[in-house]
Amino acid sequence: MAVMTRWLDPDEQRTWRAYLAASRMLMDTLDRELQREAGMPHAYYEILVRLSEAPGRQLRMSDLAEAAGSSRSRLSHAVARLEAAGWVRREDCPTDRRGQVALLTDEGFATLAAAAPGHVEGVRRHLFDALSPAQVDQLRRISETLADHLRRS
Amino acid sequence: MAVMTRWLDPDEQRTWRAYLAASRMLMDTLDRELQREAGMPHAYYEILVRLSEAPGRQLRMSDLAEAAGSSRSRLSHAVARLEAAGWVRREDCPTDRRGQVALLTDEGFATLAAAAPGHVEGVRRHLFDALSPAQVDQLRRISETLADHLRRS
DNA sequence: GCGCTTTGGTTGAACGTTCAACTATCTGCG
DNA sequence: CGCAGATAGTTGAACGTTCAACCAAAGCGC
Repeated sequence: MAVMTRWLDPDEQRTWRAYLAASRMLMDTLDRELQREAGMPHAYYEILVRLSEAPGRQLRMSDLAEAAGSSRSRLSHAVARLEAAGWVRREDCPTDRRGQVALLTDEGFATLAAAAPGHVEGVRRHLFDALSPAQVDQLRRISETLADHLRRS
Repeated sequence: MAVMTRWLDPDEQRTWRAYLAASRMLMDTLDRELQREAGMPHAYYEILVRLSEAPGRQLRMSDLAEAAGSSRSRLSHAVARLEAAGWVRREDCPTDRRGQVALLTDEGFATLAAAAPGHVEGVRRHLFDALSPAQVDQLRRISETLADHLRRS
């Protein structure tokens, strides 16, 4: 028997479309700014951030993929480019001969340090400046709930 | 003189990262589902939706780009593919000889109708089911505020 | 009506992502 | 030990997006 589709009511429809439009515009804007000012897309910036926060500024490829919310394949390609740019280096993992360790070079760190203020300013201007403190709090709870929900599914 | 960067405080940091993770996972999931079940990415689905809602199921390329939140170039490429799939047709605009009108074919409409229930179910499962009614309301207000803010900047 | 700018749209190259296939190593189990 | 999976990571092709360059038609000022 056919299962009835649970269509969106007008309010949900409106919510969904507003969410789509807002998150698309936000990401497009930040991506463009980062590309212009730092010469890399947001996904690459995030890889550098995660590496910079790791002990010894290095992470196993899998852990880095996990941290940056990326697929293994995507990360492989991305690190190949970051390596070509001189921002990341790859080394063999000493404890697992299948493994690779990605590590942030000094040059990569410097590039990140140079890009960070502009990017943070963008996040603030385009996101936080538009919202009240209460809304920021709501957005945090909603996002955490959602991230949890999606991870478990 | 150097302007001080307005860094994110720990709460903002947490909000931003949760938002990033949640929206990335949500979009990745919906995109993958749509690709699997309907053979098209979410951006293409949205183009078909906008066309299906337009009078006569047709829109000028520019208006369609605006409606679908896409660049002109992206839309050109996308419509070329959608046309090759037989879901959209392009015609010359009668009132402006520079212009093109994209129109949804019957086949495109049928494909959309077939894909819609599954996609809507996905949006419900992955987004709305995780949130309380109050949170849905908050998300709508936040998104509308944000979309407004971004459009004006 | 004649140039100038603007608008509508396309194109190709470079880039980033996805997907499936593949290699190599590791782990568990009989 | 020996072998069947599982895990780590890479690769290439196909695809979608971006960016800048481009053409054609429209609007505008004179």
